[in-house]
Amino acid sequence: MSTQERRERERARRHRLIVTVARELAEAEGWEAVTTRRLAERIEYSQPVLYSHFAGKDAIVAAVALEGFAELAAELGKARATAGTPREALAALIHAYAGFARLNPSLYDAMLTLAVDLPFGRPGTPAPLQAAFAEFREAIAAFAAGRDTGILAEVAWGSVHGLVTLTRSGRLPADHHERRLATLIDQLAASAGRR
Amino acid sequence: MSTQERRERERARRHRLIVTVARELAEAEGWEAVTTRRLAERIEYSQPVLYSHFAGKDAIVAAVALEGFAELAAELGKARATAGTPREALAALIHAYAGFARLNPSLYDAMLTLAVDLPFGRPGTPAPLQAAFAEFREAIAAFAAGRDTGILAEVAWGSVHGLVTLTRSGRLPADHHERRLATLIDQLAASAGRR
DNA sequence: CCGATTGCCATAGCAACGCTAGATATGCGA
DNA sequence: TCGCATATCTAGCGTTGCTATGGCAATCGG
Repeated sequence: MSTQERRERERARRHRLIVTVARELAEAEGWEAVTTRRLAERIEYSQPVLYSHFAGKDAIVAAVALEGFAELAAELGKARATAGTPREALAALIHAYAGFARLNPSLYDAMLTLAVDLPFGRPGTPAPLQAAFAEFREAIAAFAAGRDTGILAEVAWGSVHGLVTLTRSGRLPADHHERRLATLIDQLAASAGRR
Repeated sequence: MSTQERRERERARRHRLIVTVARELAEAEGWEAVTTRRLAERIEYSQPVLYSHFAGKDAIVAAVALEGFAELAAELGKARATAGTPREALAALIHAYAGFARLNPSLYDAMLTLAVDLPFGRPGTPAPLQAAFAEFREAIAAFAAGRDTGILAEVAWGSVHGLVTLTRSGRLPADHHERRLATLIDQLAASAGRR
């Protein structure tokens, strides 16, 4: 059945097209500009086609978010790899994370502000999500000093996420951003000597 | 002109009613359930009345958010006051902050996820916002060790905000929440001994 | 190579959204 | 009591996410 295979290929191709166009549109004009009508127009199909691929708009956002996590994990891994000492690796990871959020604001929104229906709680957690978290775990492990690496990674991730979001929404002064990141890195690395 | 005074009183009363009802509705069913129609129905007026008090829905959310910041500042102040050592005061502040976010999830959303049009950047920053931030500054000052208190307060706020947000959206496992907060407090307090 | 059938897709529409213009009712001052 | 000003409502605009229906085109059996 060659025709059926071709159809599935075309469907898969269109599936990816929807995700790509949604992401481009979001990065260009923000998620509030990503309506099902505009999206349908851009992919040159009618609205109902979107719903034959995704359960709804939220599912499209979630698909974009998943793509974002994969890229984030890659960026974090690259940052860690190009560093020498554990301290430098941690600093590189934090800066890579902040840079990713700054360069892809709407993508970051999809990943961590919108799209609640991604299963973060195990066991159904998608691989890209686990990979991104694993990078935090690897980077922080050197500073564990007997403490739980998972907890430390969670604190590191949450902290840098909070700083990034509050900075991006104007809640924290933008010109202190670098100093805040440096302070955070100090705290994450320094507390190993204590307790 | 007594009639004019009475009218202004009634307007002010209705103004507060709108904010109160919006907040109640949001806490009961989430902000997506707070539509101008439902809000108008609850206050027993028609939709356009809302727009004679506020520029739009966002302005109503911002008003609720402002109320939230005032309450948050009060809670944080109370927490700091009932603590002995600086370390206990910092821990009490962090836990009070996390508790506030947990008990008033929609209010917290209005303050820090929605409502972008609140002027955080000085000089037009509303007093409740400054008061809440001042509590962080006071709590962290004892651990400054020569470092910039403002930066440290910003890092503390951003960090706990990130942990709270990711926990509440299910991005971080809920059962580790307390351990994460304890670790954060350790880091905020411990780094004073370094550098 | 033709006709029946299957599956895909677009048109059109629903209910609800934020917001507003114009008409109506209310209550004041003279 | 009359005329005016102010306050409020009714009705509607354009847009949203989503879907039921109906027609067209590609596919398969002969």
